[in-house]
Parts: sequence; C-alpha cells; structure tokens
Amino acid sequence: MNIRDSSPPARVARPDKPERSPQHKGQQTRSAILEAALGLASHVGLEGLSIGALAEMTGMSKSGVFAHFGSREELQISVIREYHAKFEEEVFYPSIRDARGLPRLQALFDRWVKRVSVELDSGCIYISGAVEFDDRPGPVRDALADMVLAWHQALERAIRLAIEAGHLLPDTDAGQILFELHGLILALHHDARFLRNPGALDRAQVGFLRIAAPCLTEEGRRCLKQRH
Amino acid sequence: MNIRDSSPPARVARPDKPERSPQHKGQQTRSAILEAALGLASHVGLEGLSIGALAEMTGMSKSGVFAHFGSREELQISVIREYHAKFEEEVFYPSIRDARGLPRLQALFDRWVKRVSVELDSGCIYISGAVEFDDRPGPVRDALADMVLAWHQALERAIRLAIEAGHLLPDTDAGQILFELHGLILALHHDARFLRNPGALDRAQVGFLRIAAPCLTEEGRRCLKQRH
DNA sequence: TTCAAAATAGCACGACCGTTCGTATATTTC
DNA sequence: GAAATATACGAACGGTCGTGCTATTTTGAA
Repeated sequence: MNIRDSSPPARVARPDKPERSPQHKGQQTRSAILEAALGLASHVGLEGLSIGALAEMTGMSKSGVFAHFGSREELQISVIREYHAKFEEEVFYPSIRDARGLPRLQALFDRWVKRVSVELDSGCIYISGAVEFDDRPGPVRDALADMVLAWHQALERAIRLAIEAGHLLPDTDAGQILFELHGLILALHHDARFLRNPGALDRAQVGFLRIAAPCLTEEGRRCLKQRH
Repeated sequence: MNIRDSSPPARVARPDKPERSPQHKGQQTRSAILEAALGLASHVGLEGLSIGALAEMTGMSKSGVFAHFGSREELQISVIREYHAKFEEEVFYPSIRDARGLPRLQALFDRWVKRVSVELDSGCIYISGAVEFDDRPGPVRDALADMVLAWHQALERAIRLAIEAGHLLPDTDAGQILFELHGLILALHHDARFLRNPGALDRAQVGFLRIAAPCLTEEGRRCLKQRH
C-alpha cells in the first residue's frame, strides 16, 4: 500500500533499472548529497538550495554534485521525492497500523503534528514549497503539488473510512474536515516556527477535538474517550 | 486608532522630518518604487526581490533605485511596512466601523479572506514572509513578526469584544479561536493559490461558522442569523 | 537667474550562481 | 591482471546579485 497509486520511483536522469548491487557507489553518494540537501532545504527552502553550498557540505566539488542530477531543477525534484519518502515512512506507514476510523485518523494527525512542529530543525518542505512555488509554474511545482495532493487524498480517505466505520456522522463533509485539519497544521507551523510560540502544539491538538466534536457519533465519542 | 500602538513611520535611512511639501519628488518616486516592489514581492517573495528587476520595472537605474533605501534589507522592511499600511486600510479600518462583537469579527474575517484569496495577483506577504524568514533571524524577520503580531492582537481584541458583548460564551478561549481562524486563512491561501482549488473560499467561510458555533450565545446566534 | 542640494545615472567591484568541458581517478566487469 | 566505465575534479564561462564610488542631471527656493 502506498500513499499514491502512481508511478514507481522512475528516475528521470538515470533511467537504468535499479539492480541491487552494481555501480552502487554512485547511488550511495547521491543519497548522501540528497540527505544534506534535505537538511539545507528545510532551512532555506527549495529556492535557497544551491549546488555550491551542497558541495561544501558534502566535501565534494560543485561539478561532482551537479553530475548526480544534471540540473538544479532535477535536484529540487529529487529533494521533494526524498522528502515525500521520509514523510510516508514517518507519518503514513506507522499510522495505518491503527484500526481504521478515528484511531487511524488521529494517529495520522498526531504524527503530522509532530513532523511539523517537533522536528528540531526540519521545516516542512510541503508547506514552504507551496508558498515558494504558488506563482512559479513548472516541473518543480508540479512534482510538489503531486505529492501534496497524494497526501491530502490519503487523509481524506482516512476521514471517509471513519465515516464508514460509524465514528463520524454519515453527512460529514470529508473535504471540509480535511481543509480545517490542514489549517490547524499550517497555523501550527506558522506559530511554532515563525512566531516561536510554544503553546501552538496544544492549540493544534485542541483544534482537532473541536473540529471532530460536532461530527462524532456515539461510537466515535467512545472511541476518543478510550484514548484519554 | 491604529492596529499597533508603536512607533511612527521612523524612516531609518532618511531621518529628516517628513515636512509636507519640500523635496516631494523623492518621496514620490520612492512610493512608485515601493508599489512596484509590493507587486513583485507578491509574486516572488521578499527574498526574490531584486533591485535590478525593480529598476527595470520603474525605468530607472539600479543605483537610482538603490539610493532610496540604502540597502536591500531596508528595502524589504519598507515593503513590509507598505504592505502593512495597505492591509490596515483594506481590512482593518473598514471593519471597525461595524458594531463591536460578532459583526465586527465577521467583517474582519471576511475582508481578510478576500485579501488572501480574491486579490488576483497579490499573494499575502505576511504568509509568504513567515515561511521565508522562519529560520532567518534579523531585522527583516523582526519587522515582519511585529506586523503579524500586531494584526493578531487586533483580531484577538475583536474576539474578546465579542465575548464582552455577550455574543460568545464567557469561557471562550480567544487565543484558540484566533489560532483556528488563522488556520482557515492559511489553508485558504494554500488551496487557492498553490493548488488552484476554487472551492477553498467556501470552505473558509463554512469553517468560520463551524468554529464560532460551539461558542455562540443565543444573542450571538441571532446576530449571525441577521446577516443570513 | 542663480545656486546649493537632492535625485539619478554610469561604471566597476567582488561574490556567488548554474552550467559546461576536458581530464584524471576509482570502481566494476571481463 | 587489463579493459571499460562510472565517478569526481578543476577551471572557466556568462550572468545576476548587492553595493560603493563619481559624475551628471533635476529640483526647489533665494
């Protein structure tokens, strides 16, 4: 099961099939670069990514770094994909082991909250990227939008499952719930990272309950109580 | 009455008192530059602002533009102040003519929504700036944070007035309401500008009612009905 | 009309950017 | 081992950036 139904990794710059062992040195340093890039982009944004800075961080030459991606755009897209994979691994996969319905939805939200606020240095690339590229069409924006949409769809699916499971009222507007939950995350990101307001985390948690409250069935209410 | 209690314009680069008429040519072109800068920053962000691009837009030389601000940072700060003034004029001032309480609060929110979504080209500098500068301490971040905080305080004041007016329940947590309303705006900005989802505007309006609903007194409910 | 001051232009600088190219070094395959 | 190929380097290019100088023009008032 994957967040998105779409294509496998599908490296653009390296169309060779990713056989296990051969030429693994390249992939190895490529991963190292990508990890550094992820950290850098978390601070300065995707637009702030510079090949020179990356070269210095990894102790390589600029051209050495460059060769792994072929262009700055491809580097940015690779970073987005890398972030997506990490996000999947830290937020999505652990949560779908919870029972479908409210427990799973709350697990997804909680891990999302942690990812956005707690992570000491890493700002959310989905959020910063959305702001950076909302007026900049092109392949980077498209890649970013694909990932964000996939995540939103996964969340909306979880909300609908909560309806089907009888935890939320049948007339609940899943898209509206998603919109408001997303708003909580964005407000959290804003208040915690920009304003450095430590109370934001609680505000987001309280917000979740306030959003869910008017849609809860009795079984849903019991479901939330259990988690005290 | 002003959103913020703090300092008058207080030009840093031009400490001369702003007497009415003399040397008005400078201020005039300065305003023209600032207006162009505001439009540019709305598209490419405060970090994307470049003096060269500004010079080309205004038909001036780079050094001519530069001389008006003395540094890029001062230019960015001036743009922030200019945006703040425009924001005040379009959102705050017209709304405080509504009756204090829910009507004023809703007016503030509605104009805020319009400002963020409808404005054809102008993205919100408060929002994009917060993302750009959340990891970049310095005078620009401080100026931006000051403006945002002032606006938040003005909104929280409006919420508290709605409590005092008996429109919202006395135990309403004004800070929490502010947090959630802010979330709606951020989600709107994200969905409308980045994802180009036209339904986001309605979602924000519905969200307002859903956030207010559990806090309403009977008088508050009547207050909302009136506006059908 | 004259003149000082303000406003703008012109030019150059150093720094960094992404990118290209030729070449040397590792690494893998045979 | 050698041959083949993947990987990395170093230097250089054209460009844009912010900024500092020095002229030149424009402005507003005496």
